[in-house]
Amino acid sequence: MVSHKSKAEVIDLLASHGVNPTTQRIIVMQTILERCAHLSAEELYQIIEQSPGRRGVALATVYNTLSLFAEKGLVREVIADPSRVFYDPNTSPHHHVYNVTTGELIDVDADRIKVSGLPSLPPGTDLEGVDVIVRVRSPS
Amino acid sequence: MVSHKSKAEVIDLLASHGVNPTTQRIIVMQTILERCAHLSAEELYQIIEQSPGRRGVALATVYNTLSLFAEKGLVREVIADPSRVFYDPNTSPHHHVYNVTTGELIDVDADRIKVSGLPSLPPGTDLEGVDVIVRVRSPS
DNA sequence: CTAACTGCAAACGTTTTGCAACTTT
DNA sequence: AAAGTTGCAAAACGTTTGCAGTTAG
Repeated sequence: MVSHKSKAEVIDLLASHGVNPTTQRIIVMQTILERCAHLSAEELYQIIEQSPGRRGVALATVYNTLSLFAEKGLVREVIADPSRVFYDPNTSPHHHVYNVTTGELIDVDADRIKVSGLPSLPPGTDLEGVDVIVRVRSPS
Repeated sequence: MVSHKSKAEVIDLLASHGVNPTTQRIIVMQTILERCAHLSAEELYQIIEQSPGRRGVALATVYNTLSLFAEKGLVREVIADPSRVFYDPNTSPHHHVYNVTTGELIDVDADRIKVSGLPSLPPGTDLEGVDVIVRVRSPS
């Protein structure tokens, strides 16, 4: 499912989620879809900066744009490492394997992992999601 | 299971995990055990600073000490919020409910939640743990 | 023309680090 | 004395913010 979407498709995708498709937002979305990986804002910024024809997106704009995408459901924030937030273009329900030694993050389909016996939610709260992170270590 | 351990018990606990029981480490461990809650290093520092008879632990020492405790298995790091790490004195297997609105973190016994169908680990890696975080939101 | 968006730099909060001083044996 | 530990201040890190300037409908 490596999406190699055209610019027009990216514009539609943004628009369909209520996001005004500006030049910079299109660049950010195209880049994260192409890589189809778990990238931090900083990493994504570096990639964009080195892509010919895509320069001219400020680091702050990358942060703001990814944050907006997450809010609008276009990407998912993955909180696995205290030092950085990963952004995941895969928005279907799934979980992660995180290698604490290498920083590598791998998707696991949600229908592979079953979570049962969830507690009743605290009164007055709505469920936002269930994150499962399998932490592994590469022995040194 | 609210542990109100004596100083001698805390010293034994540290020593049994290979941690040299210095004055500051004893204070940090006593404080986190007493509160028996999920505290960030900063919060723990504030509490220690305001406890009579326990002043004199620098913020950097609190960070370093908690990090050491986590490494030695005396506390658990909980990564639920990108902006801060929580430290949990409950080291038995369990999971968490995290209220993204209030920042409140609640323990859930591991035997209540069942996780099945875990993927086989990537070659050359050892399992470190499985974290389940149920994210809830308080509607505004 | 106007509203929305971006770039930049500066601010922010958390965490780490360098190093001299201080314990403890 | 030697080894380990601490406090402090400063640095580092990822991230957010304020605002002037730009872009797009």
